[in-house]
Amino acid sequence: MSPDGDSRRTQDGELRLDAYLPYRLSVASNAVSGLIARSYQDRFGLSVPQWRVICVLAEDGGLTQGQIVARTVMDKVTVSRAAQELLKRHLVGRSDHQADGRSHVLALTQEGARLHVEIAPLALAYEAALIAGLAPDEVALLKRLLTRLQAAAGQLAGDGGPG
Amino acid sequence: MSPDGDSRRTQDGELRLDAYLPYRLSVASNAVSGLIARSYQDRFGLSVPQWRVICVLAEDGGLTQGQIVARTVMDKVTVSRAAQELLKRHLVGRSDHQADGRSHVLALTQEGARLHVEIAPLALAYEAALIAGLAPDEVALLKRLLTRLQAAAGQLAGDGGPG
DNA sequence: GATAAGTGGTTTCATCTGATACGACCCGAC
DNA sequence: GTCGGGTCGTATCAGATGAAACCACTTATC
Repeated sequence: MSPDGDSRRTQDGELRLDAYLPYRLSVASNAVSGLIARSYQDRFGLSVPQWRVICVLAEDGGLTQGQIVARTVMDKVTVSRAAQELLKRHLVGRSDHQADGRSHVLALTQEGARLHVEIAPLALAYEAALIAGLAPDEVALLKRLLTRLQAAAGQLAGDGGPG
Repeated sequence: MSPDGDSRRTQDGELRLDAYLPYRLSVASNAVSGLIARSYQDRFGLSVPQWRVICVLAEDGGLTQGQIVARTVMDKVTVSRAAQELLKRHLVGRSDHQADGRSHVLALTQEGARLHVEIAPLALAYEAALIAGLAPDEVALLKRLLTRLQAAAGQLAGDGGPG
């Protein structure tokens, strides 16, 4: 693989897979996600959705599944399954929602909170290792651009495409 | 969703999902990939792996499946299935490899080439729509950073993690 | 040439994913 | 109160994914 996929400039109107942004994004994301997913699976038996649920519960306190869905951009089925497994392992607890009988409030148990405290540094270490060698402003720009791309994709999905 | 997930600065050593790069990367990639996958599926009945195979065959000419695997960072099972479907639809042809009886050479048929010519502009239009509003040097930097992240992930995967 | 080890591709299987359908419940209109 | 439409969460199902086993063939070694 070329260390710099941009080096071969493409004419306007030509398509080279190596220079095609959605492809590059997908490949990079798969590499990163795969790395982290494997790590969490091996060390803690957690899937990425499970880890994300723990994460937002640690940040925000008690949340309903619907709130977790909104917060994490995951499918509600995915959240439901993650929550079930975490419940089974007693990493989160669930209490009835006082105002809505359909819903429940999920929150970390003491054990879940302990696990979060244990994992968070590892997560940050991965991030730090990934961005080692990048300037801080480059990282900031990267995050901003990712947000823009995500927003643009959402926009296009609503509109029905670029054409 | 906040339009700028960076705006709330985090202390060193704290973990906020919104500011966590692997998460942002995954969410952005899913949004973009999902958009494009749906488009190709709806308009041409092509999956992303199938489209990638067509793409590299159009770029490089005849390739074996192994070469396609190396070129596209896809699993060989994925490539195998994509190739089978494209063969069935007569978008690619396969000829025996002269020097190796186990292998075959895949190449676009005339119909496959025609389809590629038809789709490529759409692909480029999607890319253009996604990066509309970004400065060209921002896009270039983004691609370079993605490459760096991918390389770093590969490195860490080999080493066995950051710690 | 026979045997062992390696490689190109396919098949199988266990898992994950998300669309859809569903049951339970809330709320507003009548 | 009850009827209809909406929302929360779960269950079900079809399609995608990748690890591992597998077959066919090649290459190296004897």
